[in-house]
Amino acid sequence: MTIKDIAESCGVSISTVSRVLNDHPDVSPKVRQKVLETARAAHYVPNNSARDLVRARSEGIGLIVRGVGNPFFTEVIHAIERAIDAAGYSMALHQIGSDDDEIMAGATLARSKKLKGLIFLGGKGDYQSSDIAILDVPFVCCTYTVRFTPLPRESYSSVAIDDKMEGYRAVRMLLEKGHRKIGVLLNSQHDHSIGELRYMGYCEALSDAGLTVEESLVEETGSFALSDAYEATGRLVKRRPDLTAIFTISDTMGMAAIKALHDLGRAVPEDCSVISIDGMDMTNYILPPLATMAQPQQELGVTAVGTLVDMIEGRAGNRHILLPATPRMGGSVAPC
Amino acid sequence: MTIKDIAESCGVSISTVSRVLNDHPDVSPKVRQKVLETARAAHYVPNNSARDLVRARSEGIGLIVRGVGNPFFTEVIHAIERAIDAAGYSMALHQIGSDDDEIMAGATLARSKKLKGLIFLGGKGDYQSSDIAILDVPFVCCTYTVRFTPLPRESYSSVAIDDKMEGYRAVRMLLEKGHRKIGVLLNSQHDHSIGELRYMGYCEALSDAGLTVEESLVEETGSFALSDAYEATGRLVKRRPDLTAIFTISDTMGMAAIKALHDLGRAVPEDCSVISIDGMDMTNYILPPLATMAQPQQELGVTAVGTLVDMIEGRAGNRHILLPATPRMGGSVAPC
DNA sequence: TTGAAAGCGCTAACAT
DNA sequence: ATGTTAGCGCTTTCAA
Repeated sequence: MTIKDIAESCGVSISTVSRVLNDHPDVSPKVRQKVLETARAAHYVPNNSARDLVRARSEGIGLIVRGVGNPFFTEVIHAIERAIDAAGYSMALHQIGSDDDEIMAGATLARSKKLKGLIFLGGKGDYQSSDIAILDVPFVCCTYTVRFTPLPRESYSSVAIDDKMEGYRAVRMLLEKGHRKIGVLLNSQHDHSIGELRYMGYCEALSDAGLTVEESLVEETGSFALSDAYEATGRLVKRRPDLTAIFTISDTMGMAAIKALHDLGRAVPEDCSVISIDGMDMTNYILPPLATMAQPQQELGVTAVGTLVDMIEGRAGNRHILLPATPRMGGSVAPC
Repeated sequence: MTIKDIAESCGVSISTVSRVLNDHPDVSPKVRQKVLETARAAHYVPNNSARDLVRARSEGIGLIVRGVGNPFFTEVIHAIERAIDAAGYSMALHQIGSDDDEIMAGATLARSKKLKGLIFLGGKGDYQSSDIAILDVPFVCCTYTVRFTPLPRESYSSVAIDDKMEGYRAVRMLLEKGHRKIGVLLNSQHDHSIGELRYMGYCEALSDAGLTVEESLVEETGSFALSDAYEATGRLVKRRPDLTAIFTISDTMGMAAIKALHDLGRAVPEDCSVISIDGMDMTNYILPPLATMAQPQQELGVTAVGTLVDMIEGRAGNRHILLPATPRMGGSVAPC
């Protein structure tokens, strides 16, 4: 069923049908009514591919998210959606799998839907200049590992927290509570992910406090799965039963660590403190509530959209914005 | 940059370029090579709208998910994706907001991308026959509230747990532990959502045990937000300090309830038991671990895809499949 | 092995 | 107020 069928069935031209369906003026009420009725009765459904193909340019902004079900992003996505709406644009959300190439996905989406700009949420920005050359619309990387990219800073925008510094601050808080044997849980030391940056903060905080980073205090989980973090905590504690605190590079790992410590007979925070980075709402509801550096999820989204819209509307060029996290203390952290 | 530009730049026709880009045979190595190089150098990105418009029919299956960031769906989505791949199809994931019309979204997606079938994940199926008439491909509703739809059962397929029965079983477990004053936390009693079905199970379990459903033991949260469940628990306990157990219709509510009970000075499970339905992996890692009726997330996804593929390939018609949940006991439930 | 040509379904000038 | 027409970028016959 196409507009052509409806046109024939109504005895009008396809342009009239198109006008009705797009709420254009200059159609007589009678014809409008009839077309609408016919379309409904015939179960007409528009073909967006045809629409997108012919429309000059949309008012759309694409949001490329790596991986379904990273609960941390939920809030950011909502903020982005609201901000995009408020700015008078519409959002096209596109999820990609862990194997997919986000630049290619973004480029294809932008081209197919004639988008005005792109926001990349999450992921590692390990790209070359030649990779991003296929993007012909402005884009901003939100909560991206941007430190490791070989890209010139003026070739893209970014909005995120200062992962290294927040890692530093988190560990600093443990140090201030008197902890000296501080373990760290991270997905990987060398994957150029956000975890690596936060780990760098850990190292620097220890170093600034006159401590050396002991390899036996560092444990890799290999993933962000709760089960892997749980097991990694077990290995860590077994190897270093003397540790008094653990810094985990994400809230989910923090949760798993608390559970693992409990199962190993160590109360949190009495026997061992735990602190992380993220500030997911959920971790307010566990026992004890997780101490963490809370990312400004709303603001990250709003700022990403603001930055992008400024670029789209020619008010600004590429910018790199670092937003501060807010310490959420108590709960899983106690003095040594 | 279109294939036309590449064609001109290479001195060949657009059909040759199309052939190269689609890995068709019958193109001389030289031309193929040249086209590929030119395309790369010119940052050519295909326009999927144009592709979809002209292609006869894809091998795609659409997955319509209501709401980003329902963590429960993550596992199901992964299972669905794997199953779709295994069946030789490709998945087109489409997220919709809470206000959007999922039938319309599905119909548009199916039409625009010429999909072979659709899976609807989550949501309420409050539709009329006239609504689903616009869907011209087979579809299956996965983890849907299917009980309230006025649709004839032979007009659609579904795969889910038996929400009412699992609610019954959960409450039954509390009864068997000697609990008699059992509160219930649900989003709404009359929204025709899954919560209402599970609540019906609660009512029937009490009734079968010779108890009456006391209104003061029923508390609505109004949403699935943790904060709302937390506050609702506060109201419930304040009104009925004599209750010894709470049945929550979702794991997230169960989490919030445990935290609220703790903050109110009631230990779980010593002073009050909590049981829910869902079985999210996360709730294995809270303290105490949440007792729950665990949905078979993998199997739900696999079965949904299997059912749909059977329909697509003409091996079967519409079917309704109910999968059993698995009790996960201990943790937050103790004898009265 | 390659090219010309016919659309896919729709929107948007441009006519009338 | 309505119709005619020219594409949007691409795939796919059909010819050569």
